Amino acid sequence: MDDKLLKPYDPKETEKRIYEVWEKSGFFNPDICVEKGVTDPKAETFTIVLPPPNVTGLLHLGHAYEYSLQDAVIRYQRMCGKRTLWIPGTDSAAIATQARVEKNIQKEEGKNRHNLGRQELVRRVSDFAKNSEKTILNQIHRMGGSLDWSRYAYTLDEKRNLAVSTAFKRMYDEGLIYRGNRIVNWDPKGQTTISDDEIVYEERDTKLYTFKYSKEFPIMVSTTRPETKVGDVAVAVHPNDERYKAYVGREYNLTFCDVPIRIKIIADHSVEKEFGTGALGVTPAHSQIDWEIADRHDLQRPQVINEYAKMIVEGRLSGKKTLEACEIVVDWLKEQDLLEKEESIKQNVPTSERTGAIIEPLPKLQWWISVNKKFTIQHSEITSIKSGEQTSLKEIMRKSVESGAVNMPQERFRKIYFHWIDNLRDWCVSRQIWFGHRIPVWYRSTGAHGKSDGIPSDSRGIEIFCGVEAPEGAGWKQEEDVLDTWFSSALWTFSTLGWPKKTNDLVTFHPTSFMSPAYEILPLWVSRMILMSGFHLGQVPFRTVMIHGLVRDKTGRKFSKSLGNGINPLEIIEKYGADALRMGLLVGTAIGNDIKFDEDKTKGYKHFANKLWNIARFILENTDGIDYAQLVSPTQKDEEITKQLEALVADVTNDFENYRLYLAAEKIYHYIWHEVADKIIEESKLILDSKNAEAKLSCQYTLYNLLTVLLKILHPFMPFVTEEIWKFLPKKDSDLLMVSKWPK
RNA sequence: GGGCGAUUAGCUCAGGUGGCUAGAGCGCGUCAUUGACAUUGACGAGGUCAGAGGUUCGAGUCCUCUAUCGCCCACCA
Repeated sequence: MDDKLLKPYDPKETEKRIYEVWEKSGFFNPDICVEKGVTDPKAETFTIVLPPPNVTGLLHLGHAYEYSLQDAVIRYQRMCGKRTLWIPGTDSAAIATQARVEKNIQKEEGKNRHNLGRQELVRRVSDFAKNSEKTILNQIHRMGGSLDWSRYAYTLDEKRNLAVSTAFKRMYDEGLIYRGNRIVNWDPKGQTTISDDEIVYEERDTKLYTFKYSKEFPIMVSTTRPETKVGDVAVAVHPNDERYKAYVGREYNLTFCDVPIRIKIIADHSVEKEFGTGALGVTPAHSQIDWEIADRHDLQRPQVINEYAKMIVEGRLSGKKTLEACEIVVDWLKEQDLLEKEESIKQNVPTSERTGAIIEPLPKLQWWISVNKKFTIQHSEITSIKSGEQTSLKEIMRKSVESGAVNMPQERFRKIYFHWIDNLRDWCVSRQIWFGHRIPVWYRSTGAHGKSDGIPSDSRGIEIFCGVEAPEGAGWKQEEDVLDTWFSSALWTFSTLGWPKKTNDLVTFHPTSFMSPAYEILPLWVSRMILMSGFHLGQVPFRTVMIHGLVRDKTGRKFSKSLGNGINPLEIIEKYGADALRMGLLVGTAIGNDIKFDEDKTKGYKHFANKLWNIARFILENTDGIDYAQLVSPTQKDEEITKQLEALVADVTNDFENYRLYLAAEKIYHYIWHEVADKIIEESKLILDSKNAEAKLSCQYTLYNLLTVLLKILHPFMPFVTEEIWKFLPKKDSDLLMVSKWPK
């Protein structure tokens, strides 16, 4: 009997050491498993690609939960004999990381990014990212993640860069990526475009003004932003609105607050008769909906507000900030006796998630991915999409899930997914920041260098080149913008496997098997992986996706920096051990629901680790030196125990196959504590002390078998303590528990 | 405006295809204790499963409606 077993279990002393043993064994890498003969070379594969955490700081308990879940699945599959690969990685998170570093620099040095210049800023952000990466990787190690570190990937490393440029070029060549002047969400503080998903709406009190453009104008309109009205080109009414029918088609030239404008009265179905006056002042350049109306009616789109949220018109508004301009316009309306009504209303104001600035919709020349454009898919393995068929990116996203090619078992998330797809507009992928993948496009003006063959040019006489490498020849300038961080994230399941090269890994491990992201990023990420994988490989990115919930604090609040309620998983691991943390997060938390983190619960599982430790001590003490080669006929009672155990294994296996880990973990826990410890071991004491040699031997065999099986089925949840106990077993089917065979 | 989820013991939550005499952990009460385990054991109290209707031999579970709380999407000019 090892002395170590005589003391209480100490996770602190054990966990780091065990992790090193695992890493050294090489068994996190499926190739080595095959090489060393623990896995059949022809075995089925099972792949998970880690949702890469942002290198913006520390991991929190949400990550800990996500990784516990995935590690349990991976460990189970590995023990079942599959060729199991879990790929680690991190995400540069372009905008989030840059914003973070810019804020620090502003605070500490009082400088902004333009003071530093592009090169210096990118260097600073990269340094920060490197640092953060180190911390994060250490955290993942401590949680026990059985990831193949030899395949580690970072969204901004060389291989992923190649993947990004290649993906961009292929989509550009297919006409699915285009450059277009369209209305975008402009963040005047961050000086960049942001996506719809990066907007948060805040309810604020505001005023709704009802007015006429001029004395002779026949219709009143309402607005919360009078200053934008100098950009109006039309008034839209509902086609069936009897009040205004007579005016439709008329045009008026007038001067509004010193600005000459021309207003046409048009009929459009998007206007609600019941709202306000039933007439809508159309400002195409500064409102998404108005932009679309302008599309339908072929209207002008004069821009009146610039990137700094200042007015760019002549007269009294010239150069004024929008807020100031608003007051000036209202004063002018009053002066001219054009203001009919002024009422207080609540309004949802769009603000930037990162900077808090009010979003200014502006027309900008940006890069877009067309989600509706038809193209011919050369090669498709996706159910319900045939090779050579006409399809669109949106259709790929919809059909992949609809057909079950991507299995999304949770009905409620399927609904959310489809709803999102149906309302999807073209995806703006360019960002006016510096940290990230620079768009692989170069420009030069045709005037200076004449026309080159085969290179398209736009209407303003500028040649455009898109390619993985910079073009030959002089005078080319690369696009300043970088890509939306989700562009590279969307390639993640295959860029991590070496694409665009046709690597062995890509052929062997893609499509991946399982993905388990938080519901927050279902549209943001899951759908876009399906899009990219579908277009570039004709495959789905993963076979099953299980959406999980958020970990919240004890009172149900989200963890956030501003609330200061964040918990570093390492703190919890220090106190209770990684095994306990994993159980505390997994047990009894139905997948998809939010979790309130309870430290007491975790403490309970630290006790449980010790309980198991003591059970092992008892069994090993009482089975010391027995001959396992001997044939034993079990007593009826022991037969029953074995049967019960087999039933548990079958039950737990079934739960694993259906990703009901929270049930499996709880069942094992309950069985070990309240059956094995409280009943089986208590009752065995009499037999072990008795003179009945046969019954005693049967009991010893049964207890020993019980221990080995329980260690195995608990291992995916509590890998450290089980592996440590395994070390002390005299007879086992494998030196390391992590690659032992899952019991039947 | 549209959608989703939650509502089960004092607290935090499970409850796979309807079979439940409704469970767990923590907390609480009584007792035990040099025993593998003082990180322990035994026993116990505590619930009209949010409410109302319906389907069914049978409903915590399926359907309809209502209430309260939470979240998401859209953005109304």
